[in-house]
Amino acid sequence: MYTNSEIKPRDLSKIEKPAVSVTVLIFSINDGRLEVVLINRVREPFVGFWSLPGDILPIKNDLDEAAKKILFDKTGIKNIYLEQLYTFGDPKRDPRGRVITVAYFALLPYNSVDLSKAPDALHAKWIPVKNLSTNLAFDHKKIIAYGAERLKNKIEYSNIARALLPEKFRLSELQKIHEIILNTKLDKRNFRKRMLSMKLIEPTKDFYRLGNHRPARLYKFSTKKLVTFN
Amino acid sequence: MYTNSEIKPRDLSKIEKPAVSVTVLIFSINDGRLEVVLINRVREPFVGFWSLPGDILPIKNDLDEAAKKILFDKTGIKNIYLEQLYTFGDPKRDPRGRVITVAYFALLPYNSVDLSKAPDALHAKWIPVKNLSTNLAFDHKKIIAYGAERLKNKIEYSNIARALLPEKFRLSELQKIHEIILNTKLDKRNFRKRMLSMKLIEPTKDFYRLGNHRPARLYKFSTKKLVTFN
DNA sequence: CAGAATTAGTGTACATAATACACTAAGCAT
DNA sequence: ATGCTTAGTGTATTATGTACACTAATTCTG
Repeated sequence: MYTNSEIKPRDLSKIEKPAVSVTVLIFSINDGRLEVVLINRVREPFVGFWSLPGDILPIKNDLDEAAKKILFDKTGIKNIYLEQLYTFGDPKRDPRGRVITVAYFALLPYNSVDLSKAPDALHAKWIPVKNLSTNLAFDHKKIIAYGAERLKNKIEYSNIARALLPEKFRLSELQKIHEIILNTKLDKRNFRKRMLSMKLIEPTKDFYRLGNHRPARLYKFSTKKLVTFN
Repeated sequence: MYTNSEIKPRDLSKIEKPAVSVTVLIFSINDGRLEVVLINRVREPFVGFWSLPGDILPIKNDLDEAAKKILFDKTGIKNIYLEQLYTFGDPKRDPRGRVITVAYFALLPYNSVDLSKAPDALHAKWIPVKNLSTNLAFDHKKIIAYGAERLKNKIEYSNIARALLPEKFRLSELQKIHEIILNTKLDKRNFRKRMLSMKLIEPTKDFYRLGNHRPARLYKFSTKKLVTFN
């Protein structure tokens, strides 16, 4: 019923393959704004344009591993929250030819990294998402917009904010992060009530004592794992 | 500051490329169960195993286009709801070599397709998700589990169910779909109240008159576009 | 044609969650 | 001691979610 040729495996060496890259969107909160790490390109195409850190997928690496590796190689950042975002495959997204990219999305506390010590320090920089030029390399503008949207959707119904904060933090810091990401002002009492009723955070015995005002109690997330509701 | 070689574009023809495929998860509701279209493999690897429809990404197609094309070529299905699900890239997922797959997720009303007329009719079949053998080809078991989870998360806060129903439907049908996907029993009055208050559906003037019982009013979704809350 | 069988359709009381809103507390600087 | 700054708290109202049981309209059967 089937010819012999049909049951043999398809020869993968004979098909035309696209290049595959991994792109990492690194978000943090600084100076009251959502910022993203961009790299000023020194290579064609898009020399001089800002772009997201990314690289060709190493042939033996899993996608998640590759994302971690790129993150580390370009920024020196290690051990942070990473999740797969989306795969972008417009045939025209790269002028060199067919390159599909698997985008990842990372979060970290702003002070936990020093980009000036990054391997690609001369070219890597934090840029506020709201100030982005429309002329980013490739389709990176679209990727950033997609990631910012994901963050917005996730912050209210998960403990994802833990990845943007130090171990211990003030409720006012947590609130500020929500306000920036959601781009809205929240009521202090209602915010606190909600956060505590969700049981994702708990008070510690420590206080934050800087500034000429009453010290603030420090809280921590109850778990380091990602928890999502709905 | 930079050598000439650094500013030239990287030569994409010299890198080692993984193969890229597109896999489509086609869900529907039948006989009170969530079912998925599987294809019995006639080629190595995994001859005789059930697998999701999929194929190598045609080098000139966008990912979405490729998913549509695969769907049509293997099942004859056209014009249905499709969304990108996730990209699976475990280096060992395909015994032939490195193949990463971009998985898509499709929904359609069970009666809108006749698999016996599909191009791959001899090998394509609807299989209830709960009855799946653990021995599916590749990592397809994992892909199906991931897709079922996505469906579960989406059904309560979007109008995605419209893709599983005909144009006009009974509220009892809609409720049944929710119950199957969420794997729970819902209260009829509360369900109706909620559905109507969300303003995603509206009554039509038509009734469903089959069976020895009171006719049921038919409803329709207010919009054909995907709407998601939070 | 009366009664049984079947699915459709409806309302109310209660509990929980979301919102609006303003003052007191604790520390530091002068 | 006073003023400045951020931390911290409660209550009333509204909206949303949940629990729960009977009547309505049709077909089938005897």
